[in-house]
Amino acid sequence: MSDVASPPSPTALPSADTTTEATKTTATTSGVELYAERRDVVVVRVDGELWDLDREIPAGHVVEPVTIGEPDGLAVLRHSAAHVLAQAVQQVNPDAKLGIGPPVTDGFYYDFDVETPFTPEDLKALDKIMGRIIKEGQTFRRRVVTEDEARAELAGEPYKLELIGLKGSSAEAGEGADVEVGAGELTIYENVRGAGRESETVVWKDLCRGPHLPSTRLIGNGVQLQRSAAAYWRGSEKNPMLQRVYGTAWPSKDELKAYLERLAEAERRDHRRLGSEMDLFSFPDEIGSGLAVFHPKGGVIRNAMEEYSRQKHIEGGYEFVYSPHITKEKLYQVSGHLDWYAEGMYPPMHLDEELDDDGTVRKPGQNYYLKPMNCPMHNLIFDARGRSYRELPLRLFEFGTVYRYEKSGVVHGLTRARGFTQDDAHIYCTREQMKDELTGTLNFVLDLLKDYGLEDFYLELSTRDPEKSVGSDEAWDEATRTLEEVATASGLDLVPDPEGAAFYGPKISVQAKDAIGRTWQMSTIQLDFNLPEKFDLQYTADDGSRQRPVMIHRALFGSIERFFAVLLEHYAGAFPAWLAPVQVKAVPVADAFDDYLADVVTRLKAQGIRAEVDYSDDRFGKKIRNAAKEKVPFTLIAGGEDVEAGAVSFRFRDGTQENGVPVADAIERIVGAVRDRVQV
RNA sequence: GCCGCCUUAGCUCAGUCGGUAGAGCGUCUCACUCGUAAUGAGAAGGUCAUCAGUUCGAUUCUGAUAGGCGGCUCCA
Repeated sequence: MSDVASPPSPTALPSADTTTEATKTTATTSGVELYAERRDVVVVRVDGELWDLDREIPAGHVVEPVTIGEPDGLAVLRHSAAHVLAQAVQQVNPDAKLGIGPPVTDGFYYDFDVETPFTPEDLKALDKIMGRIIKEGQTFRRRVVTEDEARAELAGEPYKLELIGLKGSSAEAGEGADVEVGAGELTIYENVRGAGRESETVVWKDLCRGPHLPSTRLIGNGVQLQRSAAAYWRGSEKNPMLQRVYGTAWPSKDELKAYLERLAEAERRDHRRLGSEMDLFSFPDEIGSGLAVFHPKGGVIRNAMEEYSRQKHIEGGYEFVYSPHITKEKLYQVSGHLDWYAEGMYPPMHLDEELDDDGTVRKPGQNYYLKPMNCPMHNLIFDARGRSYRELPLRLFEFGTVYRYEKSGVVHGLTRARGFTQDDAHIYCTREQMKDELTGTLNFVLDLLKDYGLEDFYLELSTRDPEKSVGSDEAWDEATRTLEEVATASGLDLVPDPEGAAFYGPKISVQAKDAIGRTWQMSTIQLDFNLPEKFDLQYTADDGSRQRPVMIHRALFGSIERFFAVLLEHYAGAFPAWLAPVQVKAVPVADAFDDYLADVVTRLKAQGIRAEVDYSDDRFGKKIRNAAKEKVPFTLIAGGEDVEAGAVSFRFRDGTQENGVPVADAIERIVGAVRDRVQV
């Protein structure tokens, strides 16, 4: 209890603490006996595996207590909540067939096959029934069954039967299925009312590997159903759709409240909401789904983002190129994109076809595609003339706008659009240069992300999917190994993403945490031996031989639109001064001071500051309110006192003020904040 | 693409058990205006997403389409 202030979290619990709590059993016992004094212990970890508290533990095992507040305990709480939900559903509708019901981040879900989907009213009713089950303090009772017994008992549950058939290969069963059937013995959990009393009754049961809380009562403090939605059985669109009910569950009411507040905060920051409130961008129906227009204020932000990036890329040794938005089909046949991603591309335009009067084709014409990727174009630039080893690494950069025909259900504001601009670069280098170049690129990327105000990163290494890739094992192995070495050397955490790579090469992606703790995939760096092969790219080496370059694909923002959205949500609209659409709003105390402030604004503009005077006929208080709502970083105020002193007064976004600052000092301060890209 | 829900003024939303509609904010006009988040009055603004059907009559009921939202699948 040395650090009572810090909340329990996986990283805050030093392993030393856990081991000191571990006990080795010397006789048959149970978690209930071992931790009779510890009301916060809900399950035990026996030789690393979670067990129910009342399960008999033979001698010779290492046992640790697991509390409801730590990650394993929370998962058990949420899984038990999922059971109560399923029990409630089958109480209302005995014909509902059970899918799976695992814990997920912050909550749980359970999938059901029901005739009619759940309505919001259904969820309210289910919440009530769950409340009753919870209050009864039902017990979860574990029972080991043979496969035949399980089949007999669950004869009415086709999905559970399917899972039994897949036992031992839970990876195949689909995400979350391992909470129902594990690799070991099959178990059924019964929900018992009045356990231990003569009147005890089994009111519900489910195939489940457990473990569960000792009593449903422990769920009661912080459970809430959230929404229902459809989900494919076992995650495949070839399978039937089940109805999924999502809920959240916490050990206490306060934690539930804090979680709901986090959701509300995320909603307030939603870039789609802020985008229209702050007049930054919109998605006119007339243009089409997933195609944004940027309004002047959004344009200012975007321009500042791009301009800084451009400057940094020039300093970083990149050369700027431009390429068209459409191209003949052949290019994407050569690159292989049409083989892999034709579904995600806008359908082709068939051009230049000529017909005779009778309708027969005189000239066949050809297909043009809107470009979904820039790399083939950059390869053509590389290949426009003979290349020497002296030119390498050759770094080609483009703000390249691409179009992808995203499925209608996935389009989401600026974060998943159908037209977007990549800050895309392709680096051509020798095999010897590859590692240094990757290291340099990763550092470049991280430094630049930090300049935009993101600070907390980890890396993900996406490796080959044998089903969806081209190229030799040797090339993939070398590429993957190199990326891993570079990623490890960065010192950042590296999380594996098996089979997550694109068809042509493995990738490192940079994941960034935003101001409210959400992670976003930002930059990607991909190593590619395959496209240079397909395009037959070559350079002349110092010995006169022809060699194949290696290609590095990297995008830093990924998509400018998406990065814009992430920053907008990260800052909740209150951008640092260098990005803010209006950096200074000058508010006269009365219109007699308009001219005085107009002069200050002129001087600011001369220094490149985006400043304006509020000439509206609103009263002073209203003008302050408007400036605050616009989230302008600097509100400059002038009244009689300021004019007399040749000064202005600052009002900052947090409401604090600094009065009587000499005009020259005020200007210097603002210019400095913009130049140094600091948040104010 | 699949499942469900939604679409009323520029924005946020009321409302009509079928008889063509309201508020707040914003916009415009007028008056007011001296110190840190809302001065007052007035005005304009809507074929109630679109197209069909039912009906004497549809914004309201039914269907289709488009767009949005929440998930699932997908994401070079």
